[in-house]
Amino acid sequence: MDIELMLKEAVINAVEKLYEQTPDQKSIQFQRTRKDFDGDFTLVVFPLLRVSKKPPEQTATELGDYLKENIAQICDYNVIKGFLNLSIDKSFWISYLSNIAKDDNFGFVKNKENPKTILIEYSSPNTNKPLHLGHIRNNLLGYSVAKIIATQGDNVKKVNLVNDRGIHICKSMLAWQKWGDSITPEKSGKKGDHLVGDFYVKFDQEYKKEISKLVDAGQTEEEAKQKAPLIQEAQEMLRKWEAKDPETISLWKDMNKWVLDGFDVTYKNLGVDFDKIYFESNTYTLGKKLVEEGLEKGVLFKKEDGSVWADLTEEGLDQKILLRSDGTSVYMTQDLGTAHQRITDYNANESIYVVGNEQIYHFQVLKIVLGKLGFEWSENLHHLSYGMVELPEGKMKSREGTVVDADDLIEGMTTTAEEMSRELGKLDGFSETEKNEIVNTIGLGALKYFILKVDPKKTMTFDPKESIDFNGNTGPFVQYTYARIQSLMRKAIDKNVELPTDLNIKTKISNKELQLIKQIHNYPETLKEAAENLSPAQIANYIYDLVKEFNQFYHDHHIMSEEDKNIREFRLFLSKQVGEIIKSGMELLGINVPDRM
RNA sequence: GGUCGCGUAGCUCAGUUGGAUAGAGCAAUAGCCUUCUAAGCUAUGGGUCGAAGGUUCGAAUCCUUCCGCGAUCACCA
Repeated sequence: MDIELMLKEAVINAVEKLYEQTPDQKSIQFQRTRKDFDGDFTLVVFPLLRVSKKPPEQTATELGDYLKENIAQICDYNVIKGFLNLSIDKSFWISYLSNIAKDDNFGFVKNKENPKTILIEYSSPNTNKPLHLGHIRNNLLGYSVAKIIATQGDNVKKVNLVNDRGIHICKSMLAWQKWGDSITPEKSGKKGDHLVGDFYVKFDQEYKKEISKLVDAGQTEEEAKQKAPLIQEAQEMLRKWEAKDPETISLWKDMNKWVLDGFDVTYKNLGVDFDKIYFESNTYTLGKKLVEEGLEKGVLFKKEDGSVWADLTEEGLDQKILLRSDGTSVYMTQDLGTAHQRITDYNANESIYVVGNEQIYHFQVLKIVLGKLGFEWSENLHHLSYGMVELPEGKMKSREGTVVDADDLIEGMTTTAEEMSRELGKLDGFSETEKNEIVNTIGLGALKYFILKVDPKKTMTFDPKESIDFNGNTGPFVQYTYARIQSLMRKAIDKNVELPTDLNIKTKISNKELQLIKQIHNYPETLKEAAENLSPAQIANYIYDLVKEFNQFYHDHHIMSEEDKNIREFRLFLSKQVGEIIKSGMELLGINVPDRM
């Protein structure tokens, strides 16, 4: 049984025996003992004073005496103010370590009864320009959270909803028609998403020129924006697209393919993938039917001009349009439809949307409207809203060209990793293939860790200088520790040292070693909490603490050169387990670990 | 203006359901490689946890007000 559960029950028994009352669950508050005090677990006795009717110190001492007497694993205790610090026998910790080595996926929930099916949507790019730093945060979060949730024994499906239609897509298409001179990714040697992005920018430049011309000619800015010939042409193109005009559709297909092929490369380099990709061009008409049904049920209403609305004033929100007066869908309408469709496709219990925090309102409304339409699962829609990524000089602005391109960034990180590795002489003796692999692992690891270690909901600053610092709380630091451990393991094999299947529980271990085991013990709970909170950051912080502890241990202890066989085996065994957890945890962040670096 | 989020060391971030003396990294300074990878380890300095009230045995954490920053409130997506 789990040690903390056992302690909790023991305290309940103790209170019943000593004070002849049954305490409520809430008043049994255990926490891990802080490092500056002796002990492993701490019972906060304040909540129990009502039952004991005695001062904190006395209550703690009485409980401590009882527990030490009656619980075999408790070998000692001390009392500081109202805190009862309990020490668990070292033999317990050693056998704990021994046992987890037999566990294939330590910390993961296995064979869960009635596992849920959980959908997670992330990435969701527009096909008019390449991915940038903001998308990277989204993709890394989505991919990692999917893995983290899966550790709790549920089925997870990753979906991507590609926004491949609309006026913004037509802008790139129009610009290509006008100024593209039949260029293709092949002819230009450019990645398709970047090529199309260039035309999107070109459109915007030309459009602005037209606007200022019109403004100079005496029109208001509003008028000019609507009347500029380019925007009118783009709108005309959208109408043609919706009317399935063959020429427009053909161009749209070509250009979308260029972009999607480009995205595939970025996704691959980033190491993310999906179980299913939805396209808005297929789903944008969905939801209309749901809205019409809602109208019949009377949960939605129609205005005089024929537009359909949801009244959310009861929920403290405004009214929200769901169908335009001409009967066409808006963004919300199609999201109602896609939500319904994917839940049906997968027979899913929950749906998570990884979308930036600028859409909090949208998802609030989506949830409420689905509820009004009578879908019980609307309760199980979660918006994982993450904060924007800013640069040290402020927000990224495409107008000022400060947008950090995803492909450039990935390449830059790899290049930096290579330079640093070469300077440190770390790449000597590796083949070209090995070098590339190592450098890629490190560069990407630095980037991913840098982004994922921050609490998703917070706005974060991406400082390029800091992101390529490989010391301290960074991906390469964690990777380095892993590589060190693997080096130890190789050395053990070289010297024909075999690890025992069971550790000798009488081995003398140091405080640092004990701390390491306790940190290992926290892994399952960390996974659970990270899954509940949809937060890779909690895993990153956990691994960092583990790795820091390990490096201190590594510095202060001999491992292979330890003469006592029991101790040597214990230390190797401990190192191996730490390595396994580093690997497991980093994998949940989508980060690879190298055997050498 | 309404709603929501954020505010912790010079900078970037941690801080469990409210618990002990608020922690890391970077930057600065001083040490540690004839010994398992120095991308490491150790030490020093650095704080009115935005401000003021309140609840509590106990508040960075919960409540109220205020200040600052941001997002959002389209027949755009």
